[in-house]
Amino acid sequence: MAGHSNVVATLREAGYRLTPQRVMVLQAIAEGGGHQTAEAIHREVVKTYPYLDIATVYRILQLLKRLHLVTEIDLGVDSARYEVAEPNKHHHMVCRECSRTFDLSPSYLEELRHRLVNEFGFEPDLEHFAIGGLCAECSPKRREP
Amino acid sequence: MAGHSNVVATLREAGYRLTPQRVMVLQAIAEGGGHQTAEAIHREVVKTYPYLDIATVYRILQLLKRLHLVTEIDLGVDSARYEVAEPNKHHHMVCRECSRTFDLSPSYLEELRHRLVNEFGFEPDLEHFAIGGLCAECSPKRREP
DNA sequence: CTCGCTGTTGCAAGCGGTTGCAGGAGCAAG
DNA sequence: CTTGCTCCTGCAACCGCTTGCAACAGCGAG
Repeated sequence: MAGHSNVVATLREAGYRLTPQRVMVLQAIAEGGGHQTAEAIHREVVKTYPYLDIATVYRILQLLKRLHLVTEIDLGVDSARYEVAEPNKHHHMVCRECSRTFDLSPSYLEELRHRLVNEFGFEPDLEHFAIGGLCAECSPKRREP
Repeated sequence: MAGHSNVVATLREAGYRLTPQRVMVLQAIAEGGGHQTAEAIHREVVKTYPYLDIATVYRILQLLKRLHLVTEIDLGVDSARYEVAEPNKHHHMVCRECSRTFDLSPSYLEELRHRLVNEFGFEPDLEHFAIGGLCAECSPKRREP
């Protein structure tokens, strides 16, 4: 992947070591595509390196999260999921009935963010934002709200 | 407390039994005032009834949540907290540094809710909404070490 | 190259919360 | 009051995730 050297540089600059475990976890996240659970990442890596501990996976994910290389999406339901961080991040709407997730452009949250900053001095953390609810297909009422 | 007969009626109507454990948990929530953790509720009830199991507390809290008698606030950090459901409920901003919580009027989320409903048909579940971030006092712009 | 500091890992215990199960208790009928 | 159907509770095991600790290994110095 093209992003690897980038990740390595970020690690080194922050004073972290490049270990095989970290490389393997990063590979698994990159190859897995969409949102993955920590356990899925662990299961993938263990195929080729059976000694990797699940605790190490969680520690690596926390590290990558701190360096803004991955984002954590905690849907409340199910386990937390992880994906590679992108500059123009989208957020998530999660249906509580069918568990499907829908992408949400960051622009939808800009107005809210501005009001919180201006009126409370509160800087919301919108990197891993997910909101639950009922999607259009699962909505019990097709009439006016 | 005034609300008790109301709660009892709601339980009975839905076909649930009124047990001493449920009464004690409800008392603890009502008397505790603000947002409480399940463990705090358990600790309070155990003072007068030492056999109450923490699992029972969680099951009662899930039941009360299902009946919309209490709301769960999962801040991500710390444990989940519970409070009595109010018609005009507020939301929460949670500082990731000092863990303090700040109330947020529902009006701040109305615009977002409208857009999600109108543009996606997605009805967001805003009963237990909490958003993380940095509060004014913990903002790094204020003081540089 | 070797050495050694110190960040990192594997292991196992621990924590908050959930679940399966058998016995116990609320509530209604008689 | 007694009976009995179910729901509910206490217990213990379990799950996802975190943490304490001793041993290991990356990587810069010499």
